[in-house]
Amino acid sequence: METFLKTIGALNDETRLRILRFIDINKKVCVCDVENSFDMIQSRVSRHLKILREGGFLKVERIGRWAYYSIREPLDEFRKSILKEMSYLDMPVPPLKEVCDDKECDK
Amino acid sequence: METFLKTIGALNDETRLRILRFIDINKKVCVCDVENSFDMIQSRVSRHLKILREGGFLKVERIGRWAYYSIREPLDEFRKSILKEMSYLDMPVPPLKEVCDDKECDK
DNA sequence: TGCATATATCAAGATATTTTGATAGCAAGA
DNA sequence: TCTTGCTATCAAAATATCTTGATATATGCA
Repeated sequence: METFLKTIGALNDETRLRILRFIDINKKVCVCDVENSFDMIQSRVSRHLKILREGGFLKVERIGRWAYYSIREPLDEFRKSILKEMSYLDMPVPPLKEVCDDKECDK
Repeated sequence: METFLKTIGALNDETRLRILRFIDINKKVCVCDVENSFDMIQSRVSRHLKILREGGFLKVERIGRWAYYSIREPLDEFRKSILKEMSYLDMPVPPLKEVCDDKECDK
């Protein structure tokens, strides 16, 4: 119940839905990618990513100064079905804008 | 997106999850059944039922003075999968306590 | 070491949601 | 019609969540 509510709660925000879909599309992004692509301040992005991670949707991988977020693998069937349902939605998702510094972009 | 958020929002509350599961189990209940079974005041129950209905999970049928709530039929695959997921949860759902007045209980 | 960049966290204010108590509408029966 | 019981809605207070700006931590480079 606790876990289920965290999962649902993570989805209960338009900004987070857009970020989650953005990551589902772009596979692996760092905080500043989201920051730049959505034109949002860093603390806001960081908070939403944390909630999505705690909701079981994202995993984080720290490389150097960067934190790369991507869809958690393996993902259970329920969360998969949610991502699939989200893919049908008419949702405004911005294109990836990578302008972070000397990041190695060989993702 | 609008609709999706309403669906998710309807689930984003422990009380509503319990009421929804209660109705999933008991099939057809009136507001006072929920009131009595959960020991909650009427306005609170009424509000949660409304949100679950607007979230696409419930339908209401008015017979006499009573309003009977049940799972919406037909239910789409996505909401069905949510109800199924909920059935696995360890959730405190009270037994049905019918004490409303002269209600015809031939449901 | 000292500085710059990327990320996380915190506190405060702005918003949104939930709960309660009061009230209103409506159907059924006396 | 008058009264009673069931349900819906509203306003206010209590809670929770989101946004912002400030600060902290950590990495990498000069």
